Amino acid sequence: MLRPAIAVVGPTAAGKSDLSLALAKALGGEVVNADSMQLYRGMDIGTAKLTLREQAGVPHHLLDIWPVTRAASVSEYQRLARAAIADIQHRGRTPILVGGSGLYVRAALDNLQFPGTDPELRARLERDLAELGPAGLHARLQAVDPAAAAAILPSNGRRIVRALEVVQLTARPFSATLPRYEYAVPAVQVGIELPRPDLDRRVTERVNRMWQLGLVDEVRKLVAVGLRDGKTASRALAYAQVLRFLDGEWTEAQAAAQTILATKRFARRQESWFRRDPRITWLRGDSSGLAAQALAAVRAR
RNA sequence: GGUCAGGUAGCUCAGUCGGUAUGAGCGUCCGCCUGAAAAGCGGAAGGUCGGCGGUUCGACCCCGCCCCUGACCA
Repeated sequence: MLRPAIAVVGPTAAGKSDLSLALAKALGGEVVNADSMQLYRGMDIGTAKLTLREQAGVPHHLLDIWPVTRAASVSEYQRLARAAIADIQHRGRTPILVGGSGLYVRAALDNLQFPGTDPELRARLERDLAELGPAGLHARLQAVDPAAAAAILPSNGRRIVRALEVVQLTARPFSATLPRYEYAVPAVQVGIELPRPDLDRRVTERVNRMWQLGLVDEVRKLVAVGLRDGKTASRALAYAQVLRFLDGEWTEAQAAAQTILATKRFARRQESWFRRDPRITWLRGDSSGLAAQALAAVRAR
């Protein structure tokens, strides 16, 4: 019988990686990355990716699989993550999904089905967006898919474009609300939480450490292999800010300060994303028995 | 000690020719999120307008004194 998957979720810098290693060792597990930016090759320091050494012999999957020039795709990730999870399970081991990208976690575990995409159609719609503005496109959406239009704010150009793309591609309405929380892949989710001030301190420390470890050099190397052309990677936290420093728009100190700010903001968004999921068992990240508590939560299932 | 500038939301600052502050950006809090998601979008809370007096029907805005900050002069 296959072992259910375990997921370790929560905001950035809360200690997900450490907990995942402890769980992997205790359960004979293998880690599957659910961090959208750690998918990218060469984005190491700025994503706080574990080094091979830090992985301590625990197999890790879905790290370094995409070049920075490639735009991310949740759908593609879903395929890969499910395959990795199934493979681990069939080898009699426990998959441990770890990451702070909420949509990616749900794509891996839940009943999400992504309608297709069409680069040309997308490009055309994006041109229209630039021309007409989000409100203009929203009016169009209103005509072809009133339900989606009602659920998507007229100011959110990005979602309007995707909704129109799906409607035109599939001739069916775009479901603009997330589906129920239903596992497609049986799983137990453990969330790590910390009081805001503590989390903020950890974020600050982490970002400062990134700079000490040579983040700026890492970004320079990635620029050489096309980081600026990467639709997703160039917008990653820390990377985007360092690029602005390299462009002379910000001083290095400003870039660091902005990275800290943006990362805190991101952590809030992660919290509000994961908070909604009633299936998550929340554990305090600063309790000494965190790993033991997590194991207990997992075994209770 | 003197002159000038300034003291308005947690921060940086608009503004009011006297009529209950449409305040802005950032921060904070909250929410949304189906192929870029470390992205994208929205909502809310927050001010006795430095203090005390005075003028006025009415003062954040005018007058006086005081306190604080900065620059300059001695």
